[in-house]
Amino acid sequence: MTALQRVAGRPTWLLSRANARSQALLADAFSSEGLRGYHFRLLAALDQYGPSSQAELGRGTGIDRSDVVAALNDLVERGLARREPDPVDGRRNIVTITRRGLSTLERLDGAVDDVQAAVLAPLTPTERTTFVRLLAKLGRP
Amino acid sequence: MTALQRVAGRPTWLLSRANARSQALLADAFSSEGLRGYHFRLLAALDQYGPSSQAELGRGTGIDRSDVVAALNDLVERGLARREPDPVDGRRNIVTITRRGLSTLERLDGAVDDVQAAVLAPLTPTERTTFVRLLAKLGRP
DNA sequence: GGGTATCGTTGGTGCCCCCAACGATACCAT
DNA sequence: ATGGTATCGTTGGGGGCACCAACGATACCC
Repeated sequence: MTALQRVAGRPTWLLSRANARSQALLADAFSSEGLRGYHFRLLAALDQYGPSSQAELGRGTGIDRSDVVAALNDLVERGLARREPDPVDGRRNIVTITRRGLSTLERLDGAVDDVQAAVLAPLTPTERTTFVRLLAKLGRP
Repeated sequence: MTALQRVAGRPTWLLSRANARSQALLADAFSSEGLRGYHFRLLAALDQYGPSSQAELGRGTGIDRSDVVAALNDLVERGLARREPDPVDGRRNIVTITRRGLSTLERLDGAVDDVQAAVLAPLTPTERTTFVRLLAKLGRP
């Protein structure tokens, strides 16, 4: 049975296949800590921006406010982040990464690095540079 | 607010962004016929392979058998495909694309072509060739 | 014939993304 | 000061793609 001619070679299909592989490897890496992509992004944002409101986290990570709530519930439950009411703004919470969250983030960081290497493994070093450069031009229409 | 350093520039992230854009454009194209990616793949398989069993369609498209059932229900309901019991094998159905299905597929074909162009638009012609060549090396580890 | 494999189907899960609405609170202009 | 507007956290819902387990029914092979 031949491959689907209308689909197989098209850029959009290749993109979805490559991304599927990439996402599978990432999911593996995150699941080693019992987490998912949203959690990693939130921890990264908390580390980079410092204590933030949930709305800020949503904007900083591109995750919808409502999904931030759920993912944050997990992080707090696991002791990777703290959530406190903002004393000067009754609408906001102040979310802070904990020591455990920080060390988890650092472990994931290494794993995520490994995934980058694994994803690009089929390419030569030169090709990798070229590929990433071109790829970067695509996401932002 | 700066971009997420731990995420923004990484190949896996660029890949997911580019793919998200690609999938959004595809979804737009398919929704013009009230369909989704699964429907297009199934119609393409029915056209290319001729009348097939659902299991064959699943293998030919990479769609899980259970998901084939659901998507096929839609296609049959819309008159784009026919589903009949196989007279020589009581386990199987024989699925056939209809005339309407064929013309829908041809319309979608053009729309999907346009999407390819739109996705690659940020690249020069030379870059497009290079990009697709490298991309093709990634999906198959 | 009896064990094994395949088929269609049902039902469920997970991840990512998106949207609408709500009460509560803050902000700003009059 | 007060009223209108905007933001915040939260709840609840949906969609698309992908995957898995189980089932009864049927076919196949030794």
